[in-house]
Amino acid sequence: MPVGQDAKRPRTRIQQRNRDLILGAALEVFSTHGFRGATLDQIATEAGLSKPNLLYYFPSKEAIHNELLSGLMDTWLDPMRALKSSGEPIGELLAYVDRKLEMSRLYPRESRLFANEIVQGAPRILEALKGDLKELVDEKVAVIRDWTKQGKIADVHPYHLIFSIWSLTQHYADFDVQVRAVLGDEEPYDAAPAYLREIFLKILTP
Amino acid sequence: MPVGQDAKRPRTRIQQRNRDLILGAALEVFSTHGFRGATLDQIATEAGLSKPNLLYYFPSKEAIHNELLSGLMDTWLDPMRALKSSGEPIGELLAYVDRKLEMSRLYPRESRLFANEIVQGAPRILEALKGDLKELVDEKVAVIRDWTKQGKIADVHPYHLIFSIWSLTQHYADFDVQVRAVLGDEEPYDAAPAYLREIFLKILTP
DNA sequence: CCTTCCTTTGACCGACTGGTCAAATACTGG
DNA sequence: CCAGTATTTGACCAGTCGGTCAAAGGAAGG
Repeated sequence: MPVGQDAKRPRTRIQQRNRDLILGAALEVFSTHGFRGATLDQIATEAGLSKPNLLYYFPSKEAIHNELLSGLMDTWLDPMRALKSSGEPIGELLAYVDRKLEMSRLYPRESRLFANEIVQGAPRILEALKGDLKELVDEKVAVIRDWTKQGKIADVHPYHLIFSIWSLTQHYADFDVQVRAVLGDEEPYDAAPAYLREIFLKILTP
Repeated sequence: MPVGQDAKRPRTRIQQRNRDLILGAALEVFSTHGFRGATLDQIATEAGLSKPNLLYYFPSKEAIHNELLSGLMDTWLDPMRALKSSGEPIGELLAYVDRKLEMSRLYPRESRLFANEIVQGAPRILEALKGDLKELVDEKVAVIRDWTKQGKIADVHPYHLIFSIWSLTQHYADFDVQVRAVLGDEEPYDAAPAYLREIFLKILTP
């Protein structure tokens, strides 16, 4: 690890650049092969650095992966955090769906990194799921339950409603190749946002 | 490869048993680590056989994986094939959702094997996706379009409707750990079937 | 019993894995 | 320019990877 660095912020411009290079390359490789399937040589090549140079900036393969995941968990939940209890219920939830779908469109590699981790049993982030994630979801579920009680939205199971949103939005990032393979070249690929807005409107309308 | 075997059906009872052992172990290992993350030693240990013995029944690691995938593709599409154009439209589609969800419940490892493959870019089954899968989907989409034209179901995008069904049902197998982590111990895990039936009824009702 | 064929395995191979290290190189402030 | 620090790398290591092979063990019919 670089000397002038106590496990956090990079100091120099060169450190910043190389850390970014490494994390970018690692995101690419981890998201396409999973943790065990990815190799340091691949990441190094992708980053345009030598393998020992990689390990000068990060102490191990797992450290790179952890850095990606913990950095991800934060921004990944932002769309949900932005769900305000004060807003108009259906509009708030549809906006959440939009944000989540936009997230999948802009950051498909991050989505697949996460998907890989979960599908493979989430050995490295299970605690975060049971902790921070569950806490945030519980909080928003309370809001949704309130809206239901007030008759503002339909009485659907709040947890499973949230799972639906995650599932449907991330599907377009995680299963992208399948979606493209099935749609072929003629069918429009970008009908997803309108479709999702339409069905969630139906689901949520009392 | 066993001598009395021309690339297909096992002959003796011992071949049958060992092939089953290997494929079962391989399913377990591949579905939790992906193709590259899985090792022959792991599979051998899981199967209770030695590694050279594994390679007596299958020529390579990839051959085992291929066998699993091609065997899977077939049964995985059965629920969709069973969707009959002659039935009552909404009932047929809801029954399809049910079958698909039941599939995820009964065969989560198969679902995760498939998910792993797709998330990682489907390098080994892309052709099957563009071929058999697309063909079957196109056929069923035609049926759905017909139902829509007759006003039997709501006018929703047929391809994306199918993606929704896949996404939502498989989510409970592929993201099982996340679902369980978020639900915790108090919330009921088995509300999914009723929830899905409810929302798809809303989506499909004209 | 012996022969024949199916099955299993220990020892081994070259390639690759994550990771180390000392030495070389670039960069910085004085 | 120089000293000191930050960065980079070639050579290397022990362990693991997928896969081979010759030889041993097992079953079954004659």
